[in-house]
This record gives sequence, structure tokens and C-alpha cells, in this order.
Amino acid sequence: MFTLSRKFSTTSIPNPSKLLQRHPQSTTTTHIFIPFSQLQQRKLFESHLISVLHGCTHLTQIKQVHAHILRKGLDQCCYVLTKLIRMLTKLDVPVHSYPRLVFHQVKYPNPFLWTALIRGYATQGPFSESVVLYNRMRSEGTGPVSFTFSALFKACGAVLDVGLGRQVHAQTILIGGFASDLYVGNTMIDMYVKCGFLECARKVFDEMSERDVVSWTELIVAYAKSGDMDSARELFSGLPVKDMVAWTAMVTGYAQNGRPREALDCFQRMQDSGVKTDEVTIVGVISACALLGVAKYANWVRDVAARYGFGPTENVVVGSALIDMYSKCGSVEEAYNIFEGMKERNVFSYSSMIVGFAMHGRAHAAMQLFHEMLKTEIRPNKVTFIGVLTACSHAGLVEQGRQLFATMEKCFGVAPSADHYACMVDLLGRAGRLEDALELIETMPMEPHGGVWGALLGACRIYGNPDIAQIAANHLFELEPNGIGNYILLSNIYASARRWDDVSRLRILMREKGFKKNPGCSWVESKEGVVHEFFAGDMNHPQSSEIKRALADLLDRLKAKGYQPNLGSVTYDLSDDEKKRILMNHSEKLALAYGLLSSDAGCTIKIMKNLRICEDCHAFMCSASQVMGREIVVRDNMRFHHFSDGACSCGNFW
DNA sequence: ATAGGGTTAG
Repeated sequence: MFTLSRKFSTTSIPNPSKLLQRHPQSTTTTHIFIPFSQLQQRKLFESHLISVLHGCTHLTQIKQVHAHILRKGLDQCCYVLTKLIRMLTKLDVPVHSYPRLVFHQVKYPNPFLWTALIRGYATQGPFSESVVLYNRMRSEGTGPVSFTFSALFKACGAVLDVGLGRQVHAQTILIGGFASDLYVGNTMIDMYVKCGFLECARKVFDEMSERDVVSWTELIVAYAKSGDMDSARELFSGLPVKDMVAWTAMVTGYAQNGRPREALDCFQRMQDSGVKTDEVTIVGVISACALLGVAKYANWVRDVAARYGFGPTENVVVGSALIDMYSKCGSVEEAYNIFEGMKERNVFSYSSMIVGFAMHGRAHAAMQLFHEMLKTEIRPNKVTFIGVLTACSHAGLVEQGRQLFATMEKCFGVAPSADHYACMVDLLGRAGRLEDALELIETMPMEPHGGVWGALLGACRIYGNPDIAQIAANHLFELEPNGIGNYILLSNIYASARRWDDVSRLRILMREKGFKKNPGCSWVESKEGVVHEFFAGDMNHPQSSEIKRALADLLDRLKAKGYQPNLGSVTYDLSDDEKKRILMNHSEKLALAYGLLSSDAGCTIKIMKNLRICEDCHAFMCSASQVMGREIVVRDNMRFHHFSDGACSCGNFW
């Protein structure tokens, strides 16, 4: 419990309202002689109160200080009361209650006291009240200060009302002096960015007479978030003094835009320039490593984080980022180790772990963790439901998924979004209930987006239904005119149905549109930690002939165990022998052969692929895991497949 | 007073 220090509580403080009285109607202040020592004492007392208020962490403490303020006759002292209101709103005390009362007890509030209240509303809402108060303050003849505008811009940013923001902007120019204020300019930039008016923000920035690193960073982040890393980099390179926050914005920006190599380069340059690193920087680097998906980098960044003292036990955000990273680097076990070791967990940690399990086909683990989470006070959010629904869909748990979907709003207040509908379409579609899936789409309360139709199209591929596929594809071509994957998927479905005319029609269409098929590519890490890359039919590897021989041997052994090439996986109208040759040239098979050649017996082989693994390769991997007695992990563009003992973790759903 | 952070489906 805190107490006021004895020094001040025993000193008798003159009543300030008696010392300095100001008649409301008079413009001149009535000066009363105040002994200098007393004045000084009062100033000291006020600043003491300010610092005591600053240290308050509970409402009861603030109430005690308030009582003390009243006892000492400072009930009209705007300076101290401003701080009081600020602390109250900081502790989330509703502005409308206690803070507003404090304000109304002051007869002649100064601009700072007005602003404290305006700011309170700008933080908590109702945001329009900020503007109402500003107008009242002006009509009562009180002039604004720069904080007043910052609070107003904050309110405009909160309601994304750029119209109002422009009016406030006009006020700053009209009243004079404020438009060139550094702080006002910075909050104005923030407001325009929040409202999505990047070019207005840039204009404010360009016209500011004085800028600091905050102004620059605000814009850099805005460019990064809009996906324009080139502008962000250009701005950053012109920034005279780059601090930790600005560097971090760049590292994170690269990571958020799927450019992990540049993120890591940037982090390297940041360290070279001698700027400090904190946990926010580390989180950016971790998400860059998650994109790389390579175990080597995962372990490296974990060590870096530990060296700086930001481990998963100390920081939830670092921990959650590490969970996601390890899941994406192929190691759910390690992800779960991190999860288990965390002191504090929140909805991010749980959701990341659930999504991680789902990604690796561990539906049971995902569901179990979800139910564990429900026993805590952490509430699931929309991402958590995405995780459990995809887990259900990969495990074919149709009824369980339906139940979750039906209750998510009623029991947890999470309204299903189009993304959740996409999960449900996926769930029904994978279970072969294509008509049910189509019906669900037709009853959606919102417009179905590409993900929804894409899920249906994917299901049509599994079950070879060209008619429903056509419906889905027509919507997709409209929604995603540049999505080459949809054209390829549809053409594959036609090929499986042996509708070669439709296949060639699509192929011509694709050529007209100037689409180029993304070449399939797989990569595998050798035991020395070198990443080897293989394209389909690639014979450029120095050990190419050995790889070819190993693959042929493997094929013979698999055939002896009953493996048959799946000719339906080839979508060209070719002879069976040609088809077999093409299948054996798939990049993931080359990568597997190299992995077998270059690794020690008993080691797991981890292969990564940029496209979805085909059915033939999937069956091939299953069989190979059994025949060779090796665990094989393949990460395709969608998820992880753990092949072991002739079976895959995805349960043939992918 | 103002700037940088983690999870999302085909």
C-alpha cells in the first residue's frame, strides 16, 4: 500500500484558490502577493502529486490521492487534475463516470484539462464525444493546445472517419501554428494511414517543416503494410538516424510480405550498424525463419532469441511466434515443447499450436488441445476455429466439425466468416459430399469468396467431378482472374475424366491469358546442411546419374510390394509409357532419391515442395517409407505429410 | 503525448 511521503503530508499547504483568484469575467488576473517561498512550496507539492499519481496502478490508490488533493484545497488545480484524469483513463475507468465528474467540479478548466477528457473519449469512445467536447471548449472561449489536436486525430483514426479528420486538419491550419507542430503532424500522418489515405499521409509528411524518426517510421510501416516494400525501402534509406524501431519495421515488413531472405539481410545490417535488438525485432526475425521453413534457421533464431534473453518462457509473443515457426519448419514436436514450456499462454499460443497440429494432420491432438483451452479462461477466436475446423476436415470428422460450426456463434460469440464457410465446404467436400457443400455455399449469408469456391474445386479434384468443378471454376475465374492454379486444377479434373477436348480448350485459354505454369520444384537438406534443389526432369545435379539409378532401384522394390504408378496423375494425353516416365521425373521423387543417398540410415528425410504433391508421389512416398524403413516428411504448399510405415499423417486427405 | 510484434482457409 502506498502513502504520501511524510514531508508533504505534515506540511501545511496554503489554499491555492485563495492565493491566486481569477474572476471569470475579468480578463486580468487579480494578483495577490504570494510569498515566494510559499509559491515554490506549492509547485513542489504539485509536482510531487503528479509523480505519485504517475506511480498509481490501482483505482483505490488514485482515489486516495484525489481525497488528499481535495483536503489540501487543490480541487481547482487543473495541472494536477489533468494528470488524475489521464491516469484514470489509462486504467480504463470509463471517462463518462469518474473522470467526467472530476472535470465538472472545476469551474474554469484550462485547455489541458479539456484535452485530458477529449483524449479519454478518443481512447475509449464514444469517439464523437471528443468532437462535441472540442466544440464546447471552443465556444467557451478556450483555445486548443497541440495535444487537443492529437486527441482529435486519434478519435478520427479510431472511427476511420477521414472526412472528420480533414476538418480537424483544416482547424490546425486555421487556428495557426499547429499545422507545423511536429507532434500534431505525426498524429495526423497516423490518422490518414489508419483511414487508408496513404497519399494524404505522404503529403503531410512532405510538407512538415520538421520531422523526426517517428514520422518516418509511421510512413515506412504504412508502405510495408500496403505491400509496397520498394517505397518503404526508399524512405528508409533516406532516414538520417535509423533507430531500433525503424529497423524493426523494415525487418518485419519484409517478413510480412513473404520476403524472408531480405528480412534476414536487414536484420544483419541492423546488427552491423550497432543498434540494439529487442523482443519485437526478434519476433520479426522468427516469422522470417518460419517462411524459410528450414530447421537450420529455426534453431539459429531460437539461439539468437535466447542469447538476448527473450525466450518463450519469458515472453508470450516470442513463444507464439516460435510455435508457429517450428510447426512450419516441420517439427510439431518442437513446437509443442515450446508450448508446454511457456509460463504464460494466450489465444495466440493456443491457436498457433492448434493450427500447427492441424497442418501436420494431428487432428486428434488439435481437438484435445482445443478442449483443454476451453477449460482455461482464454476464449477461442476466429483463428482458433479455423484451426479446429481444418483439423476436423483433414481427419474426416464431419459431424464434429458441423457441431463446432453450429455452436461457434451461440457458445463463443464468434460469428462464422466466409473463411469458416470455406473450412466447412472443405470438410464436406473432402468427405465426398459435394452436393451438400454446394448447397452450403448457396445458403451463405455473405458473398462466397475465392477460398470457398476453391475448397469446392479442390474437393472436385479428389472425387473427379467435372460438372460441379465447372460451376466452382466459373466463379473462381471471375473472382480471381489471375489465379493460374484454378485453371490448372480444372484442367487436371478434365484430364482425369479423360475430357481431352476440354483440357486443350483450357490450355489455349491459358496461353491467351499469358499464364506460365509454375515449374514444380522440391528441395531437400543434405546432412552437411546444404539445400539441394530439384526441378521436374532435372538432370543438372552433379550426382544426377546416381540419383537416377537409386530411383530406378527404389521403383523396382516398391513395385515388388505392390506399388503401381498412378497414370491418372498425368494430365497430358500421352501413351502409358510416356506417363510413367513423366511420373518418375517429378521433383519430389528426385529429392527423395537424393535424400536417401545423402543421409544416414534412420534419419528422417525432409522434403519441401512449392506445389501440391500429386497422388502418385503421395502413394510412392507412403510405400517408400515402409520399404526403406524411413520416416519421410514432405511439406508441400499446403501442409505437412508425415510418411511412416506405409501410411501418411494426412490420412489421404489433402 | 506520437512509431515497430505472434495465429487464418483452397
